[in-house]
Amino acid sequence: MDLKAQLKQAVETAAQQLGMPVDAAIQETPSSKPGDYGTPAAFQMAKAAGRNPAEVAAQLAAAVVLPAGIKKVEAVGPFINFFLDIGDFVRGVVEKPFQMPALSGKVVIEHTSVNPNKELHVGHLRNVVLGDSMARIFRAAGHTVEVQNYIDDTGRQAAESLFAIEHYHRVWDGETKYDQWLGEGYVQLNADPQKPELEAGIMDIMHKLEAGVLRPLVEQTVKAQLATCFRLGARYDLLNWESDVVGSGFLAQAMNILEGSRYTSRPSEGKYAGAFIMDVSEFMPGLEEPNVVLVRSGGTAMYAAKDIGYQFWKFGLFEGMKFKPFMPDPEGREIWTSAPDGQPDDQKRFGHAQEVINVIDSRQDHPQTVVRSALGVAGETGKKERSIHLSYAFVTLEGQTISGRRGVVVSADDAMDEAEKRALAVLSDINPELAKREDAAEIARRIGIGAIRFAMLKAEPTRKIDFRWEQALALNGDTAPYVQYAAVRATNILRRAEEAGLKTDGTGADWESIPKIDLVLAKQVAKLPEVVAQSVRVHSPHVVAQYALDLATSFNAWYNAKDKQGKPATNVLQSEVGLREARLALMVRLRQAFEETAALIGIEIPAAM
RNA sequence: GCACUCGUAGCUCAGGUGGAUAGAGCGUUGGCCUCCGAAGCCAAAGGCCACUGGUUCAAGUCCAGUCGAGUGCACCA
Repeated sequence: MDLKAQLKQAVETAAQQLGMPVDAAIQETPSSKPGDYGTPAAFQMAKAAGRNPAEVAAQLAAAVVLPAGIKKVEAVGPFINFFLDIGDFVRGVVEKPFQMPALSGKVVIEHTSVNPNKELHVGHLRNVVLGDSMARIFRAAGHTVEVQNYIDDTGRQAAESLFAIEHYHRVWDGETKYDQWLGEGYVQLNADPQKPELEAGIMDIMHKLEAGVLRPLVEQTVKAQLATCFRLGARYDLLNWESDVVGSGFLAQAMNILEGSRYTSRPSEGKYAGAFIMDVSEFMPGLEEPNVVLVRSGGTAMYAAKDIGYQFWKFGLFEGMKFKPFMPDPEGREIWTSAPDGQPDDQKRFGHAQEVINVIDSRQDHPQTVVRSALGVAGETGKKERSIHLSYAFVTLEGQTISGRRGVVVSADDAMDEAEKRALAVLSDINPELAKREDAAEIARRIGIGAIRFAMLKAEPTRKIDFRWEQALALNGDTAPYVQYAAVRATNILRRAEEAGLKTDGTGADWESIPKIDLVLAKQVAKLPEVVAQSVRVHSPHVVAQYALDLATSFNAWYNAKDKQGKPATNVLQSEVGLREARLALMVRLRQAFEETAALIGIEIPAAM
């Protein structure tokens, strides 16, 4: 049990003994107040007992039994505050491994899911980075995670790009990135005044796509798009193709399940006569029109019905899709794909999620709520609650709406190129020696990609992002390089210590000599597991990004601290023997915290900066 | 019209289950490299937390309403 939980219990036990039971909240004290942790529990107790809060607080402070690691307790007005034993606490932080929240269960996270007709643009970056970071965080929290990427291979966009190849007799030079080359045809077609007359040809391609005969071309596009995602650091377990979802009969199976619900019907008269409809008013209150059409009166299915079937499958409500290996990812792990010629999933390896997270633009809020409601209609209320839409606001580019059709975009690859270029330029400017090293390009890559990822997830997903070069690729302030720089500084201290032959594993440490200023840093390090737990709870990585900044800020402030004479107060290597060893051990722990925190949001720490 | 999301410093944003004097970054101004790297640190200035009312010992946080911004509301995909 962690310290806060122990404090909570200690306070509640004491309150119970005083005859004023309470649910005590333990919080960190503001930095200007005495103590490390405190509770306002006396407010509630005093209220219930009709007494003065300060008196109750004094009485409570006298009654509470201090857990190990707490040195003293003090009533401060109506609050009671606890004081940590500094040496004990720092030693505990250094010696105990992180206790990540012990969650379990399989989580399916779907992200990326871009149309296979064009290269990714900067707007797509947000989706990929959000989804990939969630996958990393959920894994760290103990969940089994399966990352799925939906390939809409029967859509109109894919058809138009492929149509453009034959219509304009386009030939790929084998060098241009394939998805980018394909997208050029798409833009050309949509700028073509003759386009309305080409409808028959486009429809022909759509039929061929549905029949699966153009799949090799789409696969080539998907591979080119995945190269961009890999470069960003994203990884996948499974690609699900729309043609396979349709071909596996999910639609019929889902409609079978819904058929039995009291919320669905086939009206014989009125405006929905002959259609199969679902009343979602109980799940989506306040709608003007409570009914959603699933199957048209002509017998054809609506798009929403297909989405519902797919979501049902993710939760394991039925089987039917076949799978085979697709390609290895950069680490050599196999990515699987749905395929008509694949093997049935006898081991129930894919899907069967306890929780499903779909990373989708907030413009899909309404349809996603319908999909979620369908689980309620099917009587699966538990699964409905664990059907999460990670909804994020769209990205604009320098204030302009991004339009793939018109082609006025910056591609994701261009953004990454530019980010790495800027990082290298800064490197050459402020650290010319480093820029000459062999790994300079790798350092610039980590900084550039880190900067982009961080810019995409430091704010809440509901915030609109305007992608501006100056902001997204900034290398100081609230950025990944700020965090990376702090981590590199910690590494440098450790490198120097090793050169001097000093022990960094805590041997020879005098924990009692640690001053209060180091405690602040150690407390920050100790927060990581709580941060992970909160990120999982709110389904957003921005919590982790903000924590990474806090950690770096705490360390930088500590690193630069001066004593009253204006001399450095925390120089590790020049600290007294004993304190020096304790601080070196703390640096090892801090460095590890930086690595782990950054890894949660897909950011790598460079070897040097 | 209805639904959803949002409104915190000049700009961009943080502010777990309501608690102590609302915090960062950018920008502005002024300091800090004979001592582990200045992509850093310290300080100053800048706030009726959109507005009104309510609940509470306690509201940026919860509730209702108003105003403002964005998005979505087809037997389309």
